[in-house]
Amino acid sequence: MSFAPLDPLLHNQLRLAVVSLLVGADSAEFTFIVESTGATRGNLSVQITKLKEAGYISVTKSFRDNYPLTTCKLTTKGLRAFEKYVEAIKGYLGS
Amino acid sequence: MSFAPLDPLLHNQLRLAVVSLLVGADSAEFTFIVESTGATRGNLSVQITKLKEAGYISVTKSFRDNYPLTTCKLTTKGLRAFEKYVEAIKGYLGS
DNA sequence: CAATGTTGTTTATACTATAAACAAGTCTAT
DNA sequence: ATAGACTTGTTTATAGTATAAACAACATTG
Repeated sequence: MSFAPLDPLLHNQLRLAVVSLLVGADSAEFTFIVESTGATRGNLSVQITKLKEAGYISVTKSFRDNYPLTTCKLTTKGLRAFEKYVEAIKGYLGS
Repeated sequence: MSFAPLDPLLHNQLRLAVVSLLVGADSAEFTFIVESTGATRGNLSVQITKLKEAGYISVTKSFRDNYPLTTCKLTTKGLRAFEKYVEAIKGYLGS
């Protein structure tokens, strides 16, 4: 029963979902994340930017079939932060 | 990999800590919660009120040794919400 | 009775989350 | 070739949230 602080960047439904996806997926496209999470593109764009600025993910912009393609990848820092968050929140969830 | 919605009332560090405490403690005093969580009294007061208004906890005000004594207790509704939250967030935390 | 302490609430403010509005380009059909 | 609809993503306006400082009401202590 410790109540360790919860990384505010990860303690957000959409950002946590994004990172969670990336933990198991190695990389994911913007539209795939929109579909997987049900988020709006606007909201996702904002949260992607925050995760990127924190160094939790890297973002690659390219084109595919002439359309913009944004690809996200978890960084080592992001993975570590996620693992720490998981351990921390477990302390809140009881047995 | 479902990303079920996370009850916004519980998806907050302090409120989650309060409910988590109460799950294992049957009832807890205001000052005990302040000490256990490290929260300020002001913040705790606000969050207690929110949990109470949601029907997640009940709050009893009395006196002990002439001083105000605020005691919190988890309701059935609060317990159910917590259990649901735990299941939901597990979907974000991976294996 | 003045000063300090206890318990909790109100409220001011900064921060955050979210979706609507926008931008920049592409495709389709006429 | 141009209008209109579509795709992909960003900016921004606004409502909502979190937090601690200020406050209130009373008790104790000296």
